[in-house]
Amino acid sequence: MADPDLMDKLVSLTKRRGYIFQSSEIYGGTGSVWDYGPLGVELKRNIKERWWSSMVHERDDIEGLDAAILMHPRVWEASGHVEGFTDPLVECTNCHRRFRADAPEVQDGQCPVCGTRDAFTEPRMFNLMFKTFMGPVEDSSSTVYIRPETAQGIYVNFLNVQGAARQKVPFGIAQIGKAFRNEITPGNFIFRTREFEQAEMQFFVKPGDDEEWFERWMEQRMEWQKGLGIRPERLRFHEHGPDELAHYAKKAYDIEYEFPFGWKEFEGIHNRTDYDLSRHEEYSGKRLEYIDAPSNERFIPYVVETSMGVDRTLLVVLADAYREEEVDGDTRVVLKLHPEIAPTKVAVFPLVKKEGMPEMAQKIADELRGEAIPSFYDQSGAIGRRYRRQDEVGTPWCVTVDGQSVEDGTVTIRDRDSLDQIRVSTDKIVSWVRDRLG
RNA sequence: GCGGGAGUAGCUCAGUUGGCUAGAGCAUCAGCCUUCCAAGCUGAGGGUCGCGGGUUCGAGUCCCGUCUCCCGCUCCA
Repeated sequence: MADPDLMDKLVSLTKRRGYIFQSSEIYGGTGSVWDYGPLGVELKRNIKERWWSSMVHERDDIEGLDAAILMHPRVWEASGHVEGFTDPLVECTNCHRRFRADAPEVQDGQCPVCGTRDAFTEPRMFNLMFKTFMGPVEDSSSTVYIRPETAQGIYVNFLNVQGAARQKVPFGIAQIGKAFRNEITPGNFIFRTREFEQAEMQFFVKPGDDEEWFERWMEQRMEWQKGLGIRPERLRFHEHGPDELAHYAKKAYDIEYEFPFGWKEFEGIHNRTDYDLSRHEEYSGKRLEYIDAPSNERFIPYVVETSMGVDRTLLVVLADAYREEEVDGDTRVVLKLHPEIAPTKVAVFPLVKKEGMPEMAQKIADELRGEAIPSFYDQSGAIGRRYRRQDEVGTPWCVTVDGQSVEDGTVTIRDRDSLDQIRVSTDKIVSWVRDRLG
């Protein structure tokens, strides 16, 4: 790996500059939960809005949905989570390894690793789903789960959305929302957390068309990720082998990024077949068939799912954007964020604090904000220092007002990546920026 | 949850065998200097040393508990 300390540097930078804070820090922190600060929330929103636009606004065959986090408990029986998310585990008191209580060696009483006999603890249940209570009485009959994935909210609304939006198969439903899992081993900063956000799209197709659509969505998702400006050589597909496939999946590809801690997935494309809809039909007793209009053909659609970890994508974007570069013998830290997702688009500076420069720069910053272009004014410190501050948070452009500006109404725009400076008339700044934001 | 390591300022750390009002660099703020790529000058703010208890004349330093983070392990739908 290029820089094994990169994660530490990211944790430090993102805290110092207001991207990411540990949750409840003043109380000692809460395990593996993170808060997004002023810049972090902007970056995250920009990623989500870009995704939503490409999925929902730019297509006529995908509808949006925002389903509730709390659902009927039977949903999670149908989905397989109640069964599959609960593992009885025992631990060998000699070598401290953990094993499934139903493994054959464990049943025989011998530890598969160190060979010690009869040294297991009592089985303990590990449930990866958070539970809470619906209603004021803490009674087992009112136990509900906090969703461990967002997909089920889409499946149970499949016919609602299809009918209301008058969609025909093939079509998709997109949703962005939080999910919660009691991970045994969270870690790597925001990579694996117990509360996380998913952006996923379930695409319903006629059985038989699923493989073709799977290929299309694989390609579409990889292109989209590259469109975030991520270096292509750090992206790859990983196909799940037979032993890796989830219980619902016929085929699964991960999009992986080469993190400082290795190649890891941050988005999955899954062929979930008709598993989920069939199970909900079975458990709810309601027909979830789709009836094709002219032919009157009935079938339960197959589902091709694209499921992106929003927090993981944000980590990919930050890790990929982080650079340390030599500039005139000094090192600068720069986040080379794609301008469209950068939290601040433009920083405006007076070259020095006199001769009307601060007033003019303030006015330009106000104008940009008036155009809903997130902008930042700074007059503190030498000009070079202010450039470096903006480099560190990934601001693509800095506008500097100098003596000439006051006289002829032109300013310089400095580019974060090339360090080029060009002279632009003040009344052209907004259109200049807009042209580059796409 | 188990084993190991670690928690001192926003960040990175120093704090001698327990002993002055707990320090440094960077960062931040105010002012000065700067007419385009930071680390010049002056000054300021900021820490109940993760939290709680104990031993002691005295605890950042020793003991116990607890929380959090890091590395392994188990699990990752």
